[in-house]
Amino acid sequence: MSQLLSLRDRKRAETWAALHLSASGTALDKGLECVTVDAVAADAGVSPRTFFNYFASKEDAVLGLQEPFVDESMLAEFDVDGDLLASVSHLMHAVTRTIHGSADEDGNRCREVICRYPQLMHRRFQYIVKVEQLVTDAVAERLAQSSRWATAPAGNTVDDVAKMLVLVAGASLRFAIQKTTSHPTRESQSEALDQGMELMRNILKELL
Amino acid sequence: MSQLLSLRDRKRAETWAALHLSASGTALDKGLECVTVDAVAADAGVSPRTFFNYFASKEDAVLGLQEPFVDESMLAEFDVDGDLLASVSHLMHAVTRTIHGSADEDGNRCREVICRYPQLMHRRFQYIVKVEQLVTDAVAERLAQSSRWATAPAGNTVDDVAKMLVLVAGASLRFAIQKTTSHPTRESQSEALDQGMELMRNILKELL
DNA sequence: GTGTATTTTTGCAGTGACTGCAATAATGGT
DNA sequence: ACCATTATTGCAGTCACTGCAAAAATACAC
Repeated sequence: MSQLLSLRDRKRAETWAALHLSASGTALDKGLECVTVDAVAADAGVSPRTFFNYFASKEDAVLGLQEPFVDESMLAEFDVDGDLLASVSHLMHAVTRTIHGSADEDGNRCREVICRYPQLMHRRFQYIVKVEQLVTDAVAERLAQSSRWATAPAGNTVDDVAKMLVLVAGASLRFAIQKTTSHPTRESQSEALDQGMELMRNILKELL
Repeated sequence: MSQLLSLRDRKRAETWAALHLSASGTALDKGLECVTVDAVAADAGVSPRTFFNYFASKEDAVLGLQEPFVDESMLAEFDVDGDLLASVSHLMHAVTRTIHGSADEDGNRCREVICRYPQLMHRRFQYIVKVEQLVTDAVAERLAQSSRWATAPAGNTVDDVAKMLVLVAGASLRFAIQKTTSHPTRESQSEALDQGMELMRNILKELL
């Protein structure tokens, strides 16, 4: 039983990785303008048409983006009555990591590419928005069951609260992303996330 | 002296408006898939090639996006020692309004289009990021001159503080945008902004 | 006005992303 | 070995977008 995955799934994963590696590698070695669908497909040993069975766009291949999802295990450490901001922020971070094939080395490679070609950051933020939506739903569900948050302040719904919570917590995630991608060989993203969280707290304590 | 603008500039503004109107109008009337560069250009009475003298992309024409800028008059009401979050949030809102030709009617039209075609939201958020950068620079400059903020907490720079401030304040802007575009015929955006600000405060007071 | 410099428009020809479709091949299950 | 399902491929086509150089429009000085 050496096969946790079927032949099909294994091949699929291989092809995916080959395309992503070729795309990101070519971007770093020869420049983003040399990354064409035809070239990448040829490099990965598949037909150009097949490329689009794996990625919706050229950029997605370079960044190795996958559909984000929220997992049971991520929700496990989510505590409505504890440090909510931190909980939400870490949940977002966890979900964010699902959109990469993201071995750590691959994550660094992607950050380098984004640093060299900031246009790509847009696509990344696009995905953050998707993550926000996913997390917002999950958070709203938890809040609704909480005694403290089941009723929202003023004329707002629980969904509003969840949305806002995610947006605020998202600030520290964006902060971390911007920091780590502007200095690609810097500390890890989760460290930057905590640093951002700390900074946010300091500022907000001063302001409220 | 009926000409505040030269002939050239007037014609330019007219062509810009014609292209934008045609693009957004066609999107609403016949669907976004019918909005092609050729059709829009023909409708506005210019050559297809000229289209790209005015807009970098089809989406930009539909949304009527222009390069954002931060104006002296916007900075006038910015008070470093007052309600910083509100100040920053309003500054961002002001800058955001510069990216539309944005007569109010036009703003509503755009919101409708985005509501029908959520893919376009991405482009809008892309611009919000640009706005964030502009505002961050402006805010950082002001902070540096302030006695209270000139020295940042912990191992952070003034730029970090400005960045985080903009990201947090930006949360209420994003909140407002998402609210007003999901219910296009709702209250004005600045009302939604204030509501978001209020909600954020309530939540944060509870959390800190 | 006339002439000249500058800006804008335009046509052309090309590249490359992306799509739908229908045929073919590969895989999974029986 | 057979069939159902799914993946790959080629083809033909649409359309966004670009660089370049010619032509037209506008501004400006005289």
